[in-house]
Amino acid sequence: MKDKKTFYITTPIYYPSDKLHIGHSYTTVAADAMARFKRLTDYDVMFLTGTDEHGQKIERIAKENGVTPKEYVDRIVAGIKELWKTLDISYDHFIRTTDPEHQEIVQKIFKKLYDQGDIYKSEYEGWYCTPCESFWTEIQLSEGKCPDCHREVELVKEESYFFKMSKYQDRLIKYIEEHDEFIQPNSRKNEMLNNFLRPGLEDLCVSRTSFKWGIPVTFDEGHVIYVWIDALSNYITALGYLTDDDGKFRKYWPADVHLVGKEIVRFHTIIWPIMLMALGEELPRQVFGHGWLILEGGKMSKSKGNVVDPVILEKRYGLDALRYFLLREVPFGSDGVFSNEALVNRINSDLANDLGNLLSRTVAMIDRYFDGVIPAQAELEEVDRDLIQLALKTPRKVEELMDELLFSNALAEIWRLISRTNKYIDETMPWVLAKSEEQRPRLGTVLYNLAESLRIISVLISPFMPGTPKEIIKQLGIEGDDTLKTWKSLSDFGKIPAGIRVSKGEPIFPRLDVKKELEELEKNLPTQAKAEDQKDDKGQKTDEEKKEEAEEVSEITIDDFAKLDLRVARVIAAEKVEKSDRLLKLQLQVGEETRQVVSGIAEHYSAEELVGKDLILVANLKPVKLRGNLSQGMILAASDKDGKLSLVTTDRQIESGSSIT
RNA sequence: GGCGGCGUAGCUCAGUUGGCGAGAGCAUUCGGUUCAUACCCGAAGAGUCAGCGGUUCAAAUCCGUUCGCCGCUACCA
Repeated sequence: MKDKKTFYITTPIYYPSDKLHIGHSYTTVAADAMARFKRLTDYDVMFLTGTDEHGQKIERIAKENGVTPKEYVDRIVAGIKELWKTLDISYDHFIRTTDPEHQEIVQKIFKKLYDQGDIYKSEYEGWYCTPCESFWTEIQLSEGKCPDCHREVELVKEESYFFKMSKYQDRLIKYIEEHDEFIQPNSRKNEMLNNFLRPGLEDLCVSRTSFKWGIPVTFDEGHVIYVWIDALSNYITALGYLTDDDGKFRKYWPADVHLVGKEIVRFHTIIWPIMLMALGEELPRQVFGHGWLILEGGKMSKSKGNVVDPVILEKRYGLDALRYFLLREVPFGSDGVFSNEALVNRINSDLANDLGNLLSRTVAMIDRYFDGVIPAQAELEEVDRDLIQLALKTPRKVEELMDELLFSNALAEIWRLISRTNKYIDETMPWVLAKSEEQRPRLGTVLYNLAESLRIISVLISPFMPGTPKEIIKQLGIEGDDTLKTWKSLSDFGKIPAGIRVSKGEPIFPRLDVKKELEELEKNLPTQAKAEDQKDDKGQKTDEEKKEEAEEVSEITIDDFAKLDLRVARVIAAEKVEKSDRLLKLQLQVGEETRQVVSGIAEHYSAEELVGKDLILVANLKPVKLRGNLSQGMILAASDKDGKLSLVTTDRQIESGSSIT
C-alpha cells in the first residue's frame, strides 16, 4: 500500500489576552478550507492551530483579574475552542504553549542552540537613565545624555541570552532568493529582503528576567525564554520534535504552508527560518502572508455600522454563508473591505439566487414531473455534453487554484459551473418537454443531468462550506452513499443512480431583504476597532504595543490633573522638520514666553495653516529632543481610531498663556 | 527619507512572456421565460486602461517622469 502524500498547514498560534475577532477567524477559516480540500483530494493532512500563552501582558492581565496566568488563559482558550467549533474548524491538533510537552521541547531547543554556540549569554549593555527607566544605545544618546530628559545616563549591564541571527543571514538571503515560492505574496519578500536582511540583522534577545510567566531556561535560574523560541517552535513541537515519539515530525515536516497575517510575516520569514537553520532542519515550503479584512467606514457619504463579531454573523446568516463570504470576497493575498452590504449582496446573489435556487428548481421539477424520483439518463445532446464537459473540467481548475491558495478564484470557478447549470435549464426548457409524452426520455435526461451537476457542485464546495453539501445531498436523496461525496467521484458524470427519491426541503439560503438586514446589523452592533485588532496574533508585540499597554486608562484624582500645566499657546511660526515625514517644528507664544515644540502632525496639518491657531500646550512636559530639535512640551490633539488627528483649540479667543483648568 | 506596490466600466476587480475591435461579477435599463427563493436566461451600456513624454510596425501591458493612494522601514507622541 502506497503512503498518501502529506500536507501540513498551520495557522499562527493566537495570543489569548482577549477575545478573538473576525481577523483571526479569517486566517483560520482559510486554513480550514485548505485542510479540508487537501483531505478531500486524498492527502494525509496535518492542520495545526493553537495559542501562544506566555508573556508579560498575560501575566499582568491575569493579575488584574485576580487569577493566575494559567487560570486566565484557560478561560480564554476555552472560548477560542468554542469559536472554532462554531466555525467548524477541523484542526487536527490544538497546541498550547503551556502544554508540558511543548515546554520541555522548547527547553531542549534552547539548550541545544546554546550548546552549539548559537545562543550566548551576554550583557544587554546600554546607557540607562534611571528617572526614565529606559535603556539607550550609544547612537540614541543626544550629546551623551538621555534623549528623553537630557539628564545623565549610566552604563548598565543586564544579563540576557542572545541568538546569533547574524550568523545565518547570508544563508537565508540566498535561500529566499533561490526559493521564489517561500515568501508569498511576492511584495512581502522584497520588504523582508530590503528592510531587514540586506541591511544586516542584529542578534536577537531571546530571554527575559523581567517577568516570570514563561518557560524557564533550564540552566539559568531567573531567565525565561522569550516569545520567539517559545512561540515559533510550536510548529515542530506539536509534531513531537526532539522526543522519542517524533514520528509526526518525520512524517509531516517541513510544513507545506504557514498561513499568517501580513503583520507577522517578518517573524516567520526571518527568525523562524534561522532557528530552523540553526537546528539543522528544513525550512517550511511557504509562508503565506494574507491581507486584512478592513472594515468599511470613513467614507463621507454614510458611515455604516461595522460587524466584526463572527459569532453574530454566524447566528444570523449561518456558518456557510459567512465562510463563503470570507473566502470569496477578498483575493487572499490582498486587503479587502468587509462591509455588511457586500456580505448581504453576496449571500443573495451567489448563494440564494444562483446556488439555492438551482437546487430548489431542480428538486421541484423532479417532484412535479417524475413524482420525486430521479429519472434515468437517455441519449445525450449537444447542450448536455457542453454542461458535462464543464462539470468534469471544473475540479481540475479548482485544484490548480487551491494549490496557490486562491480561494476566491476557486470559488469563482465553481460558480461558473453553477451559472452554466442554471443556463442549461433555460436552454432545455423542461416545462416545455413536460408537455409532450414522447419527450419524456429527454425530460428525464435533463433532470438527471441537473441532479448530477448539483451533486458535483456539492462536492466541490464542501471544503469551503461544510454544511451546505449535506443539505444538498439530502434533498437529492443520496445522503446514504458516501461514494458520491468523494473527489474521485467527480471524474465521472453519471454517478447518481436513477430511481432515487428526492426530498424537497426549505430553501438552503433564503433571500435577504437588503435594506432590512443593513438596518439590523447597524443597530445592534457597535463599531469595533479594525486593523489594529488583527495585530496581536502571536505574541509578536511590537514596542509600540508595549507602550500602549503601559498606558491603560485608570481613574485619577483632581490632584493628578493639577499636575498638568496646560496653557493656551498661539502658533507664531511653523516649519517642517527636515528628513521627517511627521514632524513639524512650531514656535509658540505662551504669554510672555516663546517656546519651541516639535509635534508629529505633519501628515495632518500643513505648516502654513497652523500659524495663528490657538492650541493647547502641555507646558510642564519634560523637554525632549526630537530629530535634533528641542521640543518644550506637547500640543493636544484628538485622534480617532484610524489615527486621524484634530488639534484641540479654544472656543473663544483668549490670551495666550491662559491656563486650562 | 529609503524600499516596494497600486491607480482599468457606477461599484469590486481580471488582464500571461507587448498584437485581431479592452474583459468578468454586482448594480442599472430593456427583452425572454415561468420549473424556481420577485428567481433564472439574453441583450445593451463606450471606460482619455491616473497625467505627460518616450521605445516599437504595434502598449493597459516596456522605459522615464508627474500626481494620487497604500504597505514595510527609519525618524517619531
